[in-house]
Amino acid sequence: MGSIQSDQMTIGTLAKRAGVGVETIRFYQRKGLLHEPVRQAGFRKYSDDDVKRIRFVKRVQELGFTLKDAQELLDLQLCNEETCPRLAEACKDKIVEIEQKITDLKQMIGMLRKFSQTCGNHGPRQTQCSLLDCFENNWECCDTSREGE
Amino acid sequence: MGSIQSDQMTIGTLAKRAGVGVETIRFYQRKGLLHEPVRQAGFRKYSDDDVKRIRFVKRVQELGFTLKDAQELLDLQLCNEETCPRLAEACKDKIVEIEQKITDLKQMIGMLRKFSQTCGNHGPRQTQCSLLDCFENNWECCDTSREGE
DNA sequence: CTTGACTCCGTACTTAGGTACGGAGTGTAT
DNA sequence: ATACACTCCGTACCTAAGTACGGAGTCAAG
Repeated sequence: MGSIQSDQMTIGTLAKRAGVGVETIRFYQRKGLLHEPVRQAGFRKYSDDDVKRIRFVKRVQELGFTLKDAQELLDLQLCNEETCPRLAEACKDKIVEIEQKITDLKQMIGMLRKFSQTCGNHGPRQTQCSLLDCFENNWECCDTSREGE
Repeated sequence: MGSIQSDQMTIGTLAKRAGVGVETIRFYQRKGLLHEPVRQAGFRKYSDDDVKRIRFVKRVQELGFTLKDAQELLDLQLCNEETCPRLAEACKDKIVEIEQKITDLKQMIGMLRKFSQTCGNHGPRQTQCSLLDCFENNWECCDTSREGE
């Protein structure tokens, strides 16, 4: 059957599978996001787990978090006797943080929606809505009932 | 009413009112986020509007957008005959983008919540949940025998 | 055994988003 | 009118997150 485990790949293969550059992997290693890999005649040998790890990091990053955040999240896996309660706490903090972000983003959507309606409908006319005023008013803006000025 | 318009302030006052450093304001100006201010004996004179502008930028940034994004949003105010339809379109794109972000963040919260429960409850025990596996499974993770959501 | 692809390493460069420096001019309170 | 704070400007520096370079070693095929 499969003589070679697909579980052993070089840095180039890992890069391709994870969708990043080779240099990025070296960089992540320096940063501690990837643990020191096994070496074979000096060449780094990686496993499928590393593919997951990198993809996870990239996803987390897309969501607006830093590499440091990503690392913290990865560290949650190291949950053990000592760290567990502290990590559970950190987890909850992260949740609150994200929830706040969602609330803010929703407000922003509301504002943009109203804005694009006004903007799109009025056509040639200057819109009556100032984004800055919206913002000052806690994103509540563009009262749509002022069509005929 | 007021004899002196509070509408005229120096860069230092603006910085204080907007909660940023003086250098940041100069930087924003270079980047075009703030228009060239009126000068009085070489000194920049700013208005209340600039305070709003900067606070807006900082807020938008907190939500995970770049200065370039912030500028685009500020540009929406320049809505006129020519740009209006295009901007309304850009607005809608931004909405879709943000909605996707919210969806992702919600999934992440779900995952973190499960994780912190497992982690917190098990105490000494290693959690059964791997963040990486969660991720691979579209954030659906941990004991699937969950209480209905 | 040679060739070409791949890898090694350290170092330097890049972009975004600021911060800090330093010598000069200006405005104001005493 | 003399401190002293504030502002001017350009330049240099900083962190984050990579990206590129270049000379060397290694591996696999022909």
